[in-house]
Amino acid sequence: MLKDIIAKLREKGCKITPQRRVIIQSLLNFNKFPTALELCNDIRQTNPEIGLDTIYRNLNLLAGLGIVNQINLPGKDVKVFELTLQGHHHHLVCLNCGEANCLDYCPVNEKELQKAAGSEFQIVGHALELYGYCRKCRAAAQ
Amino acid sequence: MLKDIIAKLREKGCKITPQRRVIIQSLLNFNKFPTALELCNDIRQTNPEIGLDTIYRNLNLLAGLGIVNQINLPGKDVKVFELTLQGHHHHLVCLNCGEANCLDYCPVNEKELQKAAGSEFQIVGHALELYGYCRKCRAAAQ
DNA sequence: CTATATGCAAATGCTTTGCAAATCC
DNA sequence: GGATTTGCAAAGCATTTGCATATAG
Repeated sequence: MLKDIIAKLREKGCKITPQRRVIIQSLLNFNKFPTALELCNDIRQTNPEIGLDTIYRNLNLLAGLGIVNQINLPGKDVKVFELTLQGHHHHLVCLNCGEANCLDYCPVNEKELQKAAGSEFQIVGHALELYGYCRKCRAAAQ
Repeated sequence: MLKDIIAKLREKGCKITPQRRVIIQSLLNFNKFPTALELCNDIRQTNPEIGLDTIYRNLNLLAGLGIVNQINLPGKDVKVFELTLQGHHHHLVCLNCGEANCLDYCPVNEKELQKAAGSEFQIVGHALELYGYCRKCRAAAQ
């Protein structure tokens, strides 16, 4: 995984710095979609001198190459980042804690939608977010 | 329309100020989803002394009452606001200019999705955004 | 050796907040 | 008249940028 991403970066003429390695490794390790700051805090446990701006610069670089996705959660004004290793999928977003999980199921038929949208607008993709409550938050609210 | 919203505000114990009236009226007039700043500029043509902070405060108030929706467009980091007069619908978002239009069609079956999501997560709603290119932007790119 | 990347600090841009004066009811 | 709302100015916060130094290849 790390190798593949490094290879892609090299292919694009980017230099492979230790910071890049740890950023990608940390993204791979996270079991949720982190914000830039969460990523930074995680990385600083082993690399205390990394700059938050370096994280941002590299997340933007990776986003430009299509290696990470930026998702904005409703209400929150921070972006969270996910690696785009998996194929097309959607997100279950908890309205209480804001955490997002993947749902590997897509009920959307773009051909059918294109018909509904008419010829004025050309559909090239879509995002479906499911809102609700995760087990933890339901238990807390009980 | 204006009347209905004013009535709802009154019902909640909110005072009806001239600023509130013009904010709602301006939202009603817009033929796209404005940002807080666009709304402010529009209103200042007739009410030059209104403060941008008043706009924000009232948009947040209206959002809390469910009278407006906040939508974040992908890539952009500003929020746009829409009145929730219409029923459930989705958005056609142009990846070039960022404008959003409504699509009064919903292919999403929440029962079916709930089955796919399993019992851990309780779905209460969803948002579907269709990405693509509007006529204008397709013509410009040609 | 040279272009690219990093860290620092400062800047940016959107949004929120504290406060005194104004105003709705 | 009393609570709410406004406008102003300042603060907040996530993110970006300029620049000198360090570093990958």
